[in-house]
This record gives sequence, structure tokens and C-alpha cells, in this order.
Amino acid sequence: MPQTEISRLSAPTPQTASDQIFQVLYAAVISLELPPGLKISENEIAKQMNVSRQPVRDAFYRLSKLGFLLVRPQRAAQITKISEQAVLDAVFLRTAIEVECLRAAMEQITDRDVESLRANLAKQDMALKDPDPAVFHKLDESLHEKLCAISGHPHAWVLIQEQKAHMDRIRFLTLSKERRVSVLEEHTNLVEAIEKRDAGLAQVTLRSHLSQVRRDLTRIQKEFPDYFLG
Amino acid sequence: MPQTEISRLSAPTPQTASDQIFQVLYAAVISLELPPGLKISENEIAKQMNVSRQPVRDAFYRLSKLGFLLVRPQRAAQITKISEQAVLDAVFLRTAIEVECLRAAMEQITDRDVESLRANLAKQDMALKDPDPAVFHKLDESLHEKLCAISGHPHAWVLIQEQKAHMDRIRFLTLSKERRVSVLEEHTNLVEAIEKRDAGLAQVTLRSHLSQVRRDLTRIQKEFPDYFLG
DNA sequence: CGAATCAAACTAGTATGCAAGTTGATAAGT
DNA sequence: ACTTATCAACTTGCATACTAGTTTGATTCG
Repeated sequence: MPQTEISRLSAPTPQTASDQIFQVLYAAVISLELPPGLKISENEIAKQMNVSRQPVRDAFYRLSKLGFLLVRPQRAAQITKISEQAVLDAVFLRTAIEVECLRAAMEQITDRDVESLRANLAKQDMALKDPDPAVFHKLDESLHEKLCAISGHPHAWVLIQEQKAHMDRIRFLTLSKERRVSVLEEHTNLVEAIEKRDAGLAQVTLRSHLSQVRRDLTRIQKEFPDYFLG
Repeated sequence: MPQTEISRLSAPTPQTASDQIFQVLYAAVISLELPPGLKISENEIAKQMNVSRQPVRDAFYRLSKLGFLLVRPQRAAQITKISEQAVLDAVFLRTAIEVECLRAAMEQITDRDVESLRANLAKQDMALKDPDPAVFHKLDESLHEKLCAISGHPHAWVLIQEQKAHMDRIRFLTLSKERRVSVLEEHTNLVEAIEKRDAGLAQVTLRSHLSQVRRDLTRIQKEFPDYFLG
């Protein structure tokens, strides 16, 4: 998930130290390895990563602009607590973008595209048996990305990913086999609606799928109150 | 237009030198005062602004992440040329978000809200007489922002603004009294559809309004080829 | 024993210097 | 005249030092 920012315009530029640090920190925040509320300092990370403060500072800045790190002058930077509002906002925006992609996709989707979606579903079914949840997750992402590609708006995936990131910390708290099974079910329903060329049904199914996080949110918020704002 | 980035989570933090430089540069890029393709260096700006390279460097970095500055190691930073694709992408994304806001707004809009939209239109009509185009532009933005607020998703405005920025350089090349008149017309049609509680018509009207940039794009691209990529 | 005080240890913002690489003009060679 | 080689003047990435402000915890006073 490194390319979360709007770098589609910038030509291939070498991987800087700042980039690497950003990626490491980003992954750590999303996976809750760095728990919400934790205070970290540029110096501290710099020592751990064996670089100077400068590239760490750059990475901190990027994280702060994504909303995952609160950095204020002369104060320790702090992993942002999960904001219920921010999650709901992310769901709304992701839905807005992805529904529009679906809408565009339905107007031009080919049998070949549907086949490709079905192939992904088959892989997801296989992945259910894999003990590593990441395998399924990758395919999950891939399906949604494929939808953007089919719509002719692959760039939309960048923004969707950005919003998705705000939902991911919740997802990491709801990891379970049962959840993956029901996600696959929802994916299957979506692809079937698309296959039937039923744009209305497809849209309703997609909206419902993306709204699932909302239902999780309340439960998780009670279960891990320390991770949340307020 | 300073708050273009995702800083909704960060608490009120003092204005740093880096912030100020960013704002100045951002405005200059959007208004084409710094034309696409121009090469600028950290040192150069630092001298002009009478600060060290560090805050300039931070500002450069922010601009690059927004897609307005191409910065590569050991090479002069360059104001990005306008990419036709990037503009089309921005139109698509802005439309996606704003249509979803409209959709949500139509489900709960009150007479008072409509009144507030109408009041804005009246001000726009007055602003047509103002020699300064910025007055009209402010009200234009305000109308769209109000729509987000009514929908209960004020945060969406942040993302819309971000996408809008990619369309603004085009807008600055199409500034004219006639254009403002027709924009007001489109705004009026939109508000009237909303007032009639005709969600379908309102959506079509909004889509058409936002698509206007597409029509300008081809013309402008021929008129100012130097500003464009390729 | 609790509350106020103050200093030491932190924090990030900024300034500056060096290193590594690009660029463009000039000079040399054909 | 044209190509090629060279080199000086740039560029940004990173390291380090310094500044100003916050935090924290021990100490002192009530």
C-alpha cells in the first residue's frame, strides 16, 4: 500500500530514505502495530531506523496529512486515535467514488471483464483456506481495483485506497474467518448483479457491502475504547 | 484556498513558515502566476522569502504530493504542466463526490436550506457587476460548499476542493464575464431543480455543470499548448 | 500529605553544510 | 561545421547544530 498519495503525475523517481520510512510507518499504523494514541518522536524513530531526523520528519509530515499522525510544534507526535466520524466520512467518500466507478463500468463492461471478476472470486474462495488473512485481503483489494480499471478510471483507485486506509484499522480489529466468508458472499452477489447487467441491483449490493464497516464500528468501539477518540 | 489538504483531524496548530510559503506558492501555481513548466529551486525561493531552504523544502514536498510540482533528486523542481488526463480525472472524482452529496442532501433538505441557496444566488447576481472575478468565484465555491454542508457531509468539501484545484488552472484561462453569466445560469437551474425536490433533474443539472470544464479543456489546450503536457 | 514551583529533559521548526548527481556551456578534436 | 569530452555551476537528499517552546517529575512550601 505504498502509493497512497497523489503521485500519479510524478515520474518514476528513485526510492528515497524518506519513502522507505514512510512505508514502514504507514504499514505499522494501519496494522495497529503502532497503536492509536502512542506518542513517537522524530529522534526516536531516527535512531531505530539509523538515519537522521530529516527523512523521518518528511515521513511524519506525510502521515500527518493522511490523518494518521498528529504533529504539533514542540510536542510529541501522536498516532491519531480512530475517530468514529473520520471512519464514517471515509465510508461515505469511498462509496461515492466507487459507486460512480460502478456506474461507469456498467455502461461498457464486456464478457471478458466479467470473466476476470469471476476468476478473482475463485481465487478468493481458495484463499479462505489460507491461514494468512493477508492473502484474502490482497484479493479483496484486487477485486475493487479491477472494478475501477473496468470503468476506465483506474486513477480513482488511488483515492479509494486513501479512504480505505481509514477503514483498515477497524478491519484489523474484526479479522476472522467468518468475516472473510461473508465478505466473499457479498463480493459474489455483486459480481452476479454485474453479470446480469442489473446496474441498480449492483449499486445497492455495493453500497451494502461498503456499509458493513459501519455495523462493525459500534461493536469495535465498545470493545477497544482506548483506540478511539473521545 | 489554504486548507486544501487533509488537515481536518489536526487540531489548530500555529502557522509555521513552511505553511506560509506553501500557501503563497499554492496560490501562485493555481493562478498560473507560476506557469506550468517553470523550473524553480529551493534556494531561489528561500532567498526571495528570506528564510532558509528547510521550510521551502517542506512546502515543495507538499506541492509535489498534490501533483503541482515535480521534484526529483538532483534536478530542478518544475511546476507540473497541466495534464489533460489529470483534469479529466479530477472532473470524474469531483462529480462522484458531489453527486453523492447531492443525493444525500435531497433526502433531508429543508425550506430554510433552499432559502440559503437562493440567497447565495442573489449575491452571485450582484457579483456579476463586480470588476474583480474573485468575488464571484468565492460565491461559486460557497454554493458548492453549502451543498456539502446540507448533505451532512461537510468533510466532503475538502476532497472536492482538492480535485477542484486541478481544474482551477483551466478556469483561470477561461475567465470572462460571459462565462460567469452562464455559470450563474447553471447554478440557478440546479437550485430550482432542488427546490422542486426533483432529485433526478438536480443530478443531471449538476453533472452537466461540472462537465463544463471538459468542453473548455479542448479549446484551451489548443490556445495554450505550452501549458500542457505532451 | 497535597499543591505549587521550577529546572532538566524532551519536542519539533529552522538554519546550514556536505555529498551525490544533473545540466549546460565551453573547449577540444575530427 | 559538427560532434564529443570536460568541467563548473547548479540541483536536491541527508546530517547536524541551534532555537524556542512543551512536558515532566522532583522538590519545596503550605
